[in-house]
Amino acid sequence: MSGAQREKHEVILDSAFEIFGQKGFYETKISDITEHAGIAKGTMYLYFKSKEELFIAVTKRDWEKFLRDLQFRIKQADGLMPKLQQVAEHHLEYYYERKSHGKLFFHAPNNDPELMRLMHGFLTRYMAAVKEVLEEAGMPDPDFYAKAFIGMLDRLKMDILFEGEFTREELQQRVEQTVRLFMRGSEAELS
Amino acid sequence: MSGAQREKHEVILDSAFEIFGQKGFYETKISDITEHAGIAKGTMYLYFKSKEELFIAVTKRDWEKFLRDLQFRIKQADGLMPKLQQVAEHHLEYYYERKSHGKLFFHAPNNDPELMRLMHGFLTRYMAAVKEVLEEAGMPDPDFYAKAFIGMLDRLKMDILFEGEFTREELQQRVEQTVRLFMRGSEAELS
Amino acid sequence: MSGAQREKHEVILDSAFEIFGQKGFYETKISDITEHAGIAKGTMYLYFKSKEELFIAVTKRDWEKFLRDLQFRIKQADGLMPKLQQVAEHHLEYYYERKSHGKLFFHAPNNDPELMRLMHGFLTRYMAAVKEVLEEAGMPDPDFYAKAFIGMLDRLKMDILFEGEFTREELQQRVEQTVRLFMRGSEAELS
Amino acid sequence: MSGAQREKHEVILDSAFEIFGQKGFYETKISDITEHAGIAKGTMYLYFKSKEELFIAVTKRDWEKFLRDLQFRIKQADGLMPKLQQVAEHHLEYYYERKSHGKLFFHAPNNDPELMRLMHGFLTRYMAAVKEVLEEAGMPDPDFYAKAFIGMLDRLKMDILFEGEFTREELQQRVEQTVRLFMRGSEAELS
DNA sequence: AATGAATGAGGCTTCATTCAT
DNA sequence: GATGAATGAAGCCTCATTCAT
Repeated sequence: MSGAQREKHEVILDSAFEIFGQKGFYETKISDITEHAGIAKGTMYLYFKSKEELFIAVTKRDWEKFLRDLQFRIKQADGLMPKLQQVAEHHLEYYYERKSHGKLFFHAPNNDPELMRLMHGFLTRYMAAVKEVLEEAGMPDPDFYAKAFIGMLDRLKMDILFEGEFTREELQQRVEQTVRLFMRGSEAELS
Repeated sequence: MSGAQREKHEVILDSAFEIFGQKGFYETKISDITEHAGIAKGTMYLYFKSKEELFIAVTKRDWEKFLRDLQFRIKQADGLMPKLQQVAEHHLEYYYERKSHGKLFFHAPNNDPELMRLMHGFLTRYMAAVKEVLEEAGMPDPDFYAKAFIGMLDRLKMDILFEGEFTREELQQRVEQTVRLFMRGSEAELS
Repeated sequence: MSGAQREKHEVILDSAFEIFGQKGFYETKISDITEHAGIAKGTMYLYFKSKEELFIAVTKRDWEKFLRDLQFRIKQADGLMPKLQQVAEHHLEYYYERKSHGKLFFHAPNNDPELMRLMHGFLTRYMAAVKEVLEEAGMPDPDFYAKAFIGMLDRLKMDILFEGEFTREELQQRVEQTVRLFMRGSEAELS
Repeated sequence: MSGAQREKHEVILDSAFEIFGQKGFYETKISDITEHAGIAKGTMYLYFKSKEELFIAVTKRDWEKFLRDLQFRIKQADGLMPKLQQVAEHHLEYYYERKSHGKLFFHAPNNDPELMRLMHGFLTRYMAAVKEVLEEAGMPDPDFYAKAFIGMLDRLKMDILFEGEFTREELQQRVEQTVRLFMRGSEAELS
């Protein structure tokens, strides 16, 4: 693939990311994407076999970056708590930056086995990365704890995606609260 | 609405719940639903204005029941931990019973403002119910804690929906783990 | 299928016969057919699964009638020569009546195995019917002679299909010439 | 046109003959042909104005050769029967060599007046050549007899094109049978 | 001359919705 | 109320052709 082609490949992916993110898979027309990219409808089919495949490519690229950045952040930090803080920050910032792409996460094509496999693979790799952090710290049942931690973060993403007025400061506060809750619990009196 | 009518109304909702749950909104045809219900396609339009409205009605009925049952369970239990246990159990059992309806939760129609409002309202009511439990126990920042708790549960639902071999015993174990984590944290050495 | 439906089924077949016959499979649009039939485009798909299937149905109906009429004519006639005359007349009249449907015979969809099987079956049945006539008369190698006879007729159909000014009288003359040639040869001096 | 150009012109025609022959006009893509020829898609348009024109050129080249070879064979032979034998042999061998190119003869582009004129011209020239042979032998109504003779041959080609196991020996046998039938008739008892 | 990326018109098919019975 | 045949808008995708390099 030549330089120019690679570029167009990226242009299409960028455009698809944008439009799929705003409208979701089913409500997006190929022509929406190509018009936004400033190319002809047929051109998309030179780079991707179908609408489904384009969606998969968009998802893949986004997730790969997510995992790559996550690994980098985890490596940078030292100690359990700083590492968890990095995970939390990364998770929430990821959605923060994609505030206007909420549909990407909720409206994927159904019944597409390749996409299903892909998604499952990414979730597994994400969990494995967190689990490793917990294992290193000698935590028991790291599988369960990794899921719970990610779960908390994932619920909080909803506020970010759907509340317009979320600030970076609030985001930082959530990160700290989440890590603290995860480490020490809600500190409620047992009753 | 006469008795017979009410019944047909329910029959359609049952059928729609079934099919939407299996295929998601976009991949479901009206004819799938009406055939499964044993009625003619046109009949559906006597009871619901459109496919979207039917989906909304299905969602509404399911959520209302979810919240009603939740309230009942919370009222039955006494004390913070038993109440949280009820919440956790209810959340996970709900998905456990809907194992084969995963698509219902992931493939709603896009860009339908009414559905968006509805979903937001249900999530808010769910959170409010949990928040109330935490407030009663004098927990600070109950808003955040409620979200985190629900988040943990919601992540765990994924295992239930997508892992075929999940048993009720494992479910119970998750409930207890989650509540303990929430109350006391992961008890990791601070590092 | 109700009476009205059967009728529409026939209306579509008639229209398809007309248009396919004039333009051939590939140059015919579904909308050509449905407009000519005075129905909506989608209606065709209530009666036939695809353009290919419609073409096959048209072909089938036409050939079945051809073979049915052939059998009837053969049965009516008595003796080898009268029977052969009936065959020749039937063959040429068939094309005479379809003067304006030449494309039907030349532009079927490629690579459609079902159509291929169908066509082969019809040709075989046609040949078998002629062969039977020859066998009854005690002719040796009836297989070869049946093919040769049909071949002569089939070549003559070209004149009918593509020469505008062909009359019924000429047709009758061809019938007689063909049968005579077939029976007695060209009577050329052997050289 | 330089030597190299002439060569590429031929390469394209060869490739087109191959692919059109296998798939027919409509199911053949320009890219099928150019890929098979090892050239770029655009290159074809340097030598031929359109897909239709390429098809016409392929047909023309093939028919011209057919008629040239026919004339040569007829000239070589002496006497009516030997000449007819040459015609029959040529006709059947032509298709025998094109066993795998059946689609060429059945799926030409519709509605192309130039092709129609061309085909008609070739058929006329073919018939004229045979007619001349018959006229020389003093046969009456040579027009009709020429058509009938070609018709018999043309029907027999079907066996060659569609029966996989046809041998050269069988071909020779058919040639002789056909000529004998044509000369002396089926020798059936008149009934 | 040769290339092959880009174009965009056009066709098949689907399916939510309507409405005459 | 119930039916289901009919509608037709809409979208995915193909592929002959062009043209800048």
